[in-house]
Amino acid sequence: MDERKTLEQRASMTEVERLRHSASHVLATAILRIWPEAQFAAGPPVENGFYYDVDLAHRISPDDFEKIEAEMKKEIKANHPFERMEVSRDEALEMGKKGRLAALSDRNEPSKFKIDIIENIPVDEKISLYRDGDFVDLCAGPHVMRTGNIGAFKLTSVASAYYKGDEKNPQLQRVYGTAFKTKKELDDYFAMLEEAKKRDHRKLGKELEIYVIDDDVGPGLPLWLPRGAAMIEELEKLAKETEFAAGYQRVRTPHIAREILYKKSGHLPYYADSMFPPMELVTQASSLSGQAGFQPATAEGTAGALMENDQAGSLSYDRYYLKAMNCPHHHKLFAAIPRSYRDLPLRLAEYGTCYRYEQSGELFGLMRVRSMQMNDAHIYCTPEQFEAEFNAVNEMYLKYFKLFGIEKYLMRFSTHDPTKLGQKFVDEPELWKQTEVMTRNVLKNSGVDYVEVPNEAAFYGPKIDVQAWSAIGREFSIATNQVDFAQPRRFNLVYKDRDNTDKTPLCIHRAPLGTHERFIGFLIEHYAGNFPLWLSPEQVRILTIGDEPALIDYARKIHEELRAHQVRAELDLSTDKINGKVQCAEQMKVHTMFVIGKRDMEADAISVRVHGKGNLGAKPRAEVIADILLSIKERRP
RNA sequence: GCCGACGUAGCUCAGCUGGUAGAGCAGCGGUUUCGUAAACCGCAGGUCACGGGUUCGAAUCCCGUCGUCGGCUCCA
Repeated sequence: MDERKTLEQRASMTEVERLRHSASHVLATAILRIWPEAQFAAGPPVENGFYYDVDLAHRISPDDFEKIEAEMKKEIKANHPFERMEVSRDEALEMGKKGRLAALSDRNEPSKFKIDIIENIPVDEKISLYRDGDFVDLCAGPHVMRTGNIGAFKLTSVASAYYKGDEKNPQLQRVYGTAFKTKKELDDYFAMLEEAKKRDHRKLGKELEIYVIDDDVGPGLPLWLPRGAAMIEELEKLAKETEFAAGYQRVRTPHIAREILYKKSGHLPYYADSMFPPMELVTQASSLSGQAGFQPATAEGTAGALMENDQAGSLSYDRYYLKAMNCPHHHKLFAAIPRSYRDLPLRLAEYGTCYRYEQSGELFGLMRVRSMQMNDAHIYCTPEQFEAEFNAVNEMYLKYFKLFGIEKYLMRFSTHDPTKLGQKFVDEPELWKQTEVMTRNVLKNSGVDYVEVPNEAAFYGPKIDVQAWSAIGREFSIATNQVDFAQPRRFNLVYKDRDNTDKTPLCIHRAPLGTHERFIGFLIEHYAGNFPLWLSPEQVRILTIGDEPALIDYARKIHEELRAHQVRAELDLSTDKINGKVQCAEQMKVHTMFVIGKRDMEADAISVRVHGKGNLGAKPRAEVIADILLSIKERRP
């Protein structure tokens, strides 16, 4: 039990929330009519509906919904009033013992979850029951006046949930439903869900041939098809241009590293669970040949046994991890060369590939994966430079958001909790204070929307996470910007300052475009697959009408001209009718179609059709191509 | 990871209570020569996720494994 809803929050429940909360009582009533032994836990309204958690030997399946809904309709038709009753704690417990809470009558088994809930209600708070018809439930309300006020409802799914969200508690069945005041609103809601399904990046990702996830390659390990890879190339080009202009230098680092690196960085053992298990390597020094041979040791037992031999001097043993983050590698690059204050700020950028062993149940399309390429960079700077650097990063974010037309976003500024210094957060009270003040100033001065979240900083410093919402309302944490004053010290990173002393730099971790995986997943939903020209996997498709040789030559010439300018153009010379070719290109959401017939050839023109805009008519060839090139160059929306 | 549902051709899906698979699209081969969202004919395509079991017989029933999806934060 974390926080209970306050009475004020309850009082401010909207009408639709009351209605849904009432619907959950009716749901419980219906379940009891069918399975009188059901034990109920919590049944609140939620964002898009309501649920009730129930403990029941029968496994409720969607096949049962019709039966349950029929019982619910009877209760609604009966139009029972919701009556509120205030009772003493003892009275409530007494009823609970008789199984009368969340029940239609007294029962043999006590209402165990309700009794537990009563015992957790603060002593100074009143206890109330609600009755509608035979059903009585422990409930603080509020409700609608009568069951008949519940307009249109539908059960939507059943899932499991731990009691109080704690995996040590028993699992309950959570029956979900939604309810609205009118049938029309309910229908609109389901229509909206249907629309959202069409934009789902997993569906579009497959249809538009952007990526696949293959069982044999592994869960959470997306493979990028040429169309997806083209988009990635564009994003990288954008990042490289932007970062070059902002004074970043590019570096490259391997995908694996020895265990010691992550021990130094402090990521092990805290992050071990979210890293792939290490590769064990055993080096055998052969005294005969004097050469070393490798043999992988897979089982822990083998490694252990070999380590004993190691002490005899003939074997040595090591572990390599797939990298889960790039920072330790970049810190090593900082350390590789003696640094002067004149070198700072030093900005090292890399689209680094990282691997994280996310729990199987957490994997989700491109949003939650196990291999990812991060738009990563680390900025090493002096405390004096920090504010300007952090601000520049922030401005880079805003520039990207503008380019992609991302309007709904929120910056979450996570700070430390001073009482947890030395435990959850590194024990540097002054540095925390300083960097948080500086970060807050940057946010305030830039005028962006942000919320401050105490106690959620990284262990090494305050951070900003950017949440954005795709067009279907799915929330994405797409970017991150973190301050780090701990790792540079752990790695003994120093620069020689003006006064000839060694000082430790601050480090800013930043990834404005997040990872390719999540960012492209976001863009697919954001644009519904209708990407701007510069980002489109297939920018232009040339469709010929007829196949006379002169016409084919003309189409080929245009195709070559586009390709010579690095435009992703394809040529459709198939024998389909023009309607068929247009349909095919439209379905793949090809940005621009050049429809070429005899008329165009004779006028040295191109008939242009743009996805979503239809036929724009014929224009001179040179003009059309110049416009395409300019649109790509300017990254027009 | 846990609970539940699901897994049939490249894709979308059909296949009733067990009698060893079917459509449309895509693909391939022809025919068609066409002006902005699907021309016509034919062919080919499947160890019904994988592994066990029950049965005379399994896509179908049972068990296990893998994978996908929905949940697991919002407490009366």
